[in-house]
Amino acid sequence: MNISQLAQHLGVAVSTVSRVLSGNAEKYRISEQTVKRVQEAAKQFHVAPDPLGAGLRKGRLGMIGLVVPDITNPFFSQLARAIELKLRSSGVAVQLCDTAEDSETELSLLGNLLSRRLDGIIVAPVGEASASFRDLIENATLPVVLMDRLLPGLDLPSVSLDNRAAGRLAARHLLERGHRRLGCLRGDPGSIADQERCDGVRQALADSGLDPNSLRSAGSGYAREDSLSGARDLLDSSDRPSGIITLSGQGILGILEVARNLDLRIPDSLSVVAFDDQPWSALVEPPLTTVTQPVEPMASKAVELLTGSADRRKNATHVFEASLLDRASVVAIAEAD
Amino acid sequence: MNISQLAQHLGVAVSTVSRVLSGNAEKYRISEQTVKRVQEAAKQFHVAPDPLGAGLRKGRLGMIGLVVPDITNPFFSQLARAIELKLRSSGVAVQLCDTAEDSETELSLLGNLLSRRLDGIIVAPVGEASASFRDLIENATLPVVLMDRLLPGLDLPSVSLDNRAAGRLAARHLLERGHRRLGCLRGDPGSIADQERCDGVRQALADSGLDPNSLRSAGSGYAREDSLSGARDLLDSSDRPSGIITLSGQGILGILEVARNLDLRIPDSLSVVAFDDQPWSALVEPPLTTVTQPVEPMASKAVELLTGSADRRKNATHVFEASLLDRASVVAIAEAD
DNA sequence: TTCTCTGGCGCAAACGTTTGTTCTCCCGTA
DNA sequence: TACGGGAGAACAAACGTTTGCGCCAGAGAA
Repeated sequence: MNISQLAQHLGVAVSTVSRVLSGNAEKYRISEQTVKRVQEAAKQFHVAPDPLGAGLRKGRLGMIGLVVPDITNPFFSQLARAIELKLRSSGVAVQLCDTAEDSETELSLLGNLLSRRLDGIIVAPVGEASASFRDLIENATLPVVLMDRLLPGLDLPSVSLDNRAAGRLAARHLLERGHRRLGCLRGDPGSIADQERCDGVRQALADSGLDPNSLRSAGSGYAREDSLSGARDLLDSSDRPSGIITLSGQGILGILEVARNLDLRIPDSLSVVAFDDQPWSALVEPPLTTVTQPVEPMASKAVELLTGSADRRKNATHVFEASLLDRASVVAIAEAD
Repeated sequence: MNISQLAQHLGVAVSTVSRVLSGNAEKYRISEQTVKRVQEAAKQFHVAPDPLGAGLRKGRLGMIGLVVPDITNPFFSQLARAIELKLRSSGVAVQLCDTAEDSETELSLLGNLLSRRLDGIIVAPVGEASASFRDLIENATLPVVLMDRLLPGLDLPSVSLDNRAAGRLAARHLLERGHRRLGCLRGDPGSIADQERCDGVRQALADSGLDPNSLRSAGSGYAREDSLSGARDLLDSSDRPSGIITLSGQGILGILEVARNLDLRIPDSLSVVAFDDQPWSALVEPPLTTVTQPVEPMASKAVELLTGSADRRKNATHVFEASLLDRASVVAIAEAD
């Protein structure tokens, strides 16, 4: 049963039902009596305006697209959850798109989303922005908000972390505890976020009077194998760093596995700072000292930017600050030099 | 630019463009020349049929609803990922709905989804099926597939685990290693899945000639606090079980945290079998012996059931078998009695 | 009585497709 | 010459809303 059938049943015009059900009764001066009659009938027969028809007419569907590289990553699933929750209260649905960290998939997915009549798109890009990606995004006729991994030169509203500061934060934590040989397990060295975090680490080194180029780094990719081979590069060598920073949330898994294989005890033989707090981070042995992002506020800001409740100037980049959870995976060592 | 504008631009009828773009050119005998012309123009101007218009006309939107209790739970996020991937290849999008383990939210969400013109719904229910939930589901005019937690008496296609066998599997693993005092940390004691797993454990006890009622159980809920208080109930007592089974994926977090607080070493002072393998399960100390579900096959079957590529008899319940990953959180103990 | 408001509601167009039906050529055949 | 037929494409209805505008009745004013 749709609203026109309901209208027929009640002997009123479709427009009347529509106005009542969409809450515009007053605006169109529908009498209280009619309003009541329509509402009751609607409840009785479970009638609600079909979003398809409404969307067609109004030009928007009441739905946004959420594009993430990996919904399995706790950071993104938390983000997704918060975003969905926030949007639901405004009657907006969320279409989930998992690009599996693959830029081609991302591209075709985005193309699809843009041709649909969505109200907007929140996208956490895979990494490097190809020319075609840029093209697509820049010519989009619907609002797009970038998340997590920004794209250089793209003037879009976005929320992100102060990645440089986050990298510095992690590095300083190690440096202050006497570590001199630092290593980074990177996620995607092609992505801006990763580069900035790395830069932050280097800057911390420089601030401490050390050579920024002494930073050892490895890893390229978020998959398990990537983390493993990166971790091996870092750990399985004679001049192994004394302190490791994993620049991506997944990285820590590689470090833990390789450290175990090499019989490296954390934190005694190896100090580690992880990225992105996870439910189990505090529960392993040792509890992981972790740089964490304010997920909920970031989600809120993203939907604000999208729905326009925030100021919509171009280049409205909202930067959040990471914080460090000081747990037990970092140990102070005597300065060797 | 939509297809009618494109048609105008090309000097052909809208219908022609529509037929070409939806791949029905042959069926309607459009000349090769016209087909080529339309396709090229469509590519050039980034024109694709608007799903809204198409959906309205065809009566379906090319989208399904996915309702999960908590997308943050790795089990569900893996499921979501697999489902989305599988459906994408058929051009079907996924609308994500996180009920936050709340049945009221679930109900209203489901009401919403059912009134939309979706092609179907995959739902992992929160737990107990209220009367209104039943009502809603049974009168649904679109295909619904149940997942993970079935609902007694609801004759719907569904995929699930052989929960009883899974419980037995876990219990037997402990019993065979000499454990006599078993404990269960339950998820939602109101849900069928949880009850069946528990029953499986009891049955294993009976099979071993032990009193099924000797099973200690605690816990109600998936939130951190729930797991914690349940774990405390179980562990903070004089006749603490020697072997614990966490019946939900989240439960293990509670056990780990409380065990740590109580200075209980796993597995020396406490053996643990966890549910649902997670990326970090093998990387903690000790690596967790875990009962795991075949997530991908379950996801595949769910979309098959929904899209009708599987047989669509009522009551097509597909049951999968859990398997046990034998790692190191269970230790053999001397039989005390 | 006639005119003017105004409260209350219906009319109809428009949104962008899809698809059954119809129309127009043009060619071959009788 | 007339006609049948088939290939190719156009026509138009329908999907379910929303919304600007217009209509009508009754009340108050002139």
